[in-house]
Amino acid sequence: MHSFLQSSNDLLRQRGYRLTPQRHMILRVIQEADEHLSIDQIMERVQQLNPYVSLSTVYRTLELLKSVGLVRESHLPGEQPLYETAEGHAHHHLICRRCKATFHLDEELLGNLNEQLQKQYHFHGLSLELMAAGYCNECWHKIQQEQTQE
Amino acid sequence: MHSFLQSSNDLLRQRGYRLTPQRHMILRVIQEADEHLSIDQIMERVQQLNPYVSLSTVYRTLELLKSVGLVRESHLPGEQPLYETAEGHAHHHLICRRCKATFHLDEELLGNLNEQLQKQYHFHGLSLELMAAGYCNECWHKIQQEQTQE
DNA sequence: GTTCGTGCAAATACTTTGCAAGTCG
DNA sequence: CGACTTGCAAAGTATTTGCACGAAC
Repeated sequence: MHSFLQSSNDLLRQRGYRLTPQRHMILRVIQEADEHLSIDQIMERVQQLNPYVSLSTVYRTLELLKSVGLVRESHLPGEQPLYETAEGHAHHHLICRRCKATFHLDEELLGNLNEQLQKQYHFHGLSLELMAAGYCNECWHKIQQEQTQE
Repeated sequence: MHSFLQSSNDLLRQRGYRLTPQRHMILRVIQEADEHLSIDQIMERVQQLNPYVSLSTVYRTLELLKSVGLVRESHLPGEQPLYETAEGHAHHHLICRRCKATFHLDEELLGNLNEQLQKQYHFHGLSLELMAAGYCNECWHKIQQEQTQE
């Protein structure tokens, strides 16, 4: 886990960015989370490490980390944008609309769709994002109950 | 085209909502567009029909139309949310990050993925949204040129 | 007449920006 | 030292809400 931070830091350096404590912290928070984090969650956790980090810095840093490809952003309509580390496999998301439980779906799920689309539409640098939203079994049953009660 | 509005209106009624001129106009604007529209674009077009419609009404109506399933919302990270009519086939989007050119991808592209996921994860009422973002051929070449100039 | 919907203005939330001070290499 | 970053406060945007008036049923 530590080596990830290390190589992330190296990557930033290569691109001519500095390794500030703030950037280090924000990156660490994102990489140590096993979930996606909203800006607020990131802010909260960073402030536990150092209460003086400002929200603007979080915004600016996320922008930076996105631009160098260390962090990915995803956005379910009607929700806050979510951030997660871009290390390891790209993957997709399955979310329960009610309890927000999230599952990661392997990228392979889409097979060679990426290449296929690039060819067919002559697109370049294509990235695919699949968002699957519905109700998990538990929430589904709760909803059924709620409705019969009315 | 007119029959769509008709049946949409009926649907609203069934759900106990009223058929106000504003709702009618907003729905019409969305259904007549062959593209996705941002809130601003919708507002602009609605105001051409009647300059006194307020922005809050557009927000409120979109929320309503989403909730009854007449309109779909999609959201590419870092962009404005986009709205389009939900009539006809569900489909996915391929967008050029630079010029915003948009292509519609048939829902069938994903095969039986929906059913597959519902079974595997015990999810219900699942909807899939695939967003493919990259650079179209033209923009890609422009970007290459810009970079060699530096 | 009662309920629902709208416009307006104000409130809220979210994000970006200018700038002076501080930090890194 | 010079270039890059940060924090703070202010400005911008985007979205939601309270409420009185008007429209629909």
